[in-house]
Amino acid sequence: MKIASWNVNSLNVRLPHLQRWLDEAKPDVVALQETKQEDHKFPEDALLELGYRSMFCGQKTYNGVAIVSRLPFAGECVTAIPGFEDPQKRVLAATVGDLRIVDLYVVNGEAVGSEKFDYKLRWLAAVREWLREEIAAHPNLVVLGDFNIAPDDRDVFDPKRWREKILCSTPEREAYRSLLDLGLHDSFRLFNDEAGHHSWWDYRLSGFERGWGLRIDLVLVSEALKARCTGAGIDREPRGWERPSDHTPVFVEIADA
DNA sequence: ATGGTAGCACAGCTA
Repeated sequence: MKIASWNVNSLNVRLPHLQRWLDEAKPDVVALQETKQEDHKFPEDALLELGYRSMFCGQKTYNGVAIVSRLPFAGECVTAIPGFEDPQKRVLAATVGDLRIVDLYVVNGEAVGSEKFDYKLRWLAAVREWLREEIAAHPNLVVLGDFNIAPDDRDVFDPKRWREKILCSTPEREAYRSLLDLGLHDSFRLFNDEAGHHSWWDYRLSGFERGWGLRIDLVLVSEALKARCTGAGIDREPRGWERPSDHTPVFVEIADA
């Protein structure tokens, strides 16, 4: 099973890219973030034509998540963090085969110390408590998405410039750590410990052309799935296509049980 | 130290 995550930054604009990538990369499951469209506008039929069914939880203009899968969905789907009041559509959990998939679009946080930063930390704390339940109920858990956190300095093109800045600050990294402490592993780091692998490049200052990127799109796997992980990676290609998202797809390969 | 681009929507917010 190839399981991927991609922040498409508007599915209205990026549907052709998604279609092309599904055709070329042939993932089994893709978790999308920043679809920025209401559910009645989701391109369900266009994706069905490629053999993918969809679950989605969107809103106009901002946020929005979806899970697209070649295999049928089973079991219960979750579209909000239980017990956490939040009008923003940022989470979606579904079951595909023997895998529980949790798609997260983590709050960006704007700047360290801002109101949005406080929301980011509260949101992450609520997610952690929710994931604690999910992992207990579903040992084969994949938690993936746009984390808006670079786990450590290897994931940042210029750590000095980003030191204690948003996406890299100690409180954010500690919140991320506390998710791993539930028994989750960064699949990319099971196979690669080098610096310089990125998944997001700012549109501003031509970040992609200059190699100014961060690795903030992650695929976490539970202890049970760690043993079944056969590979993980980042597909930089779509970031070079015309009118790209600022993020590129990341993925993991999981062997059948 | 600041700014820069992209999307949505048509001013200003979010990233």
